[in-house]
Amino acid sequence: MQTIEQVLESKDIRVTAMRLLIYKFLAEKEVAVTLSDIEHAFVKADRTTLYRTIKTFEEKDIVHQIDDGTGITKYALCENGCNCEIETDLHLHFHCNNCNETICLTEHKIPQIKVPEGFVSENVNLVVKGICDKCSGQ
Amino acid sequence: MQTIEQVLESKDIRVTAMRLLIYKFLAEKEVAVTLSDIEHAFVKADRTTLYRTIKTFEEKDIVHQIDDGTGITKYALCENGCNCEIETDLHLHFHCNNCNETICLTEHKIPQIKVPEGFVSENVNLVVKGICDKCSGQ
DNA sequence: CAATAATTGCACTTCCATTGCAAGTATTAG
DNA sequence: CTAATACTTGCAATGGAAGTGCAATTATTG
Repeated sequence: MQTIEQVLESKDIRVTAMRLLIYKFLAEKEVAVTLSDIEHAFVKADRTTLYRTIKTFEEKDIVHQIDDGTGITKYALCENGCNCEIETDLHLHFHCNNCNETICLTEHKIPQIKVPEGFVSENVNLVVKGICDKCSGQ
Repeated sequence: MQTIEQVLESKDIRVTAMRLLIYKFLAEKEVAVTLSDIEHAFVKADRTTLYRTIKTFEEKDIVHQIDDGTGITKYALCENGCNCEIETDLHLHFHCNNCNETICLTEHKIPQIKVPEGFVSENVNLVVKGICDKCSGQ
């Protein structure tokens, strides 16, 4: 098990207090978060810093962006099984219409999608919407 | 073949000049359009009117909204084969990374997606990104 | 320790989506 | 036909999210 410091360093990201905190925040959340989620969690920090931290994480492939159709970009840590830098490794996301949370279903790979003649598929975004286990259960 | 007037009336939408024009515009376009596309096509009309017209069309199920991941909502007429009011009728959308256009692949139905135990799937949004036939071909 | 590079915070800006209100236009009842 | 009512349109303004420039601070390297 690597420390967060090691993870960051291995990706050429300088270790700062801010980045450690944000990484930890993302790691603790099991759902994808918006920028304003992070903002609310770190009221002392500046919006821009949070924004740029996430962007850095994204560039260095330790976070991936999720477009769940709510219109607001969400982010989640790339971990165990998520190799989102590889175009062909695509997992799907589930958005709960009840609690409004979005989670990565990392084990669920997206089936091969056929596109018409002349079209070249480079990337697939698949979001399933419905009721999540927590909300449907009881 | 119904006239546009008949289409609108059958959906309980009052026929106005504005609505006929916007419907015609959407019908002529074979790609999904953004609000500002419409805005540029109808510079004389007010943004709000265009916005509300599209929203009315959407409510009455003659237009469906597409979230292609560009961050800007696009709209397309529901026609021949698109029954988007029925949750189970889901076609996919193709977004071209080159020309930035998004089209409905109405004939291409989304395969059944399995979700984990406890999750209830109500809706699926699938956007394939890549190069469209016009851009890839010649 | 000095020079350099990266990070953070502040102040803006832009863009899209959305709403309130007033004016105009169409529809319906009397 | 006219008055009352409902719907539509345009204007103005708001809010939220994303993104950028610049200065100040902090870290890194020689």
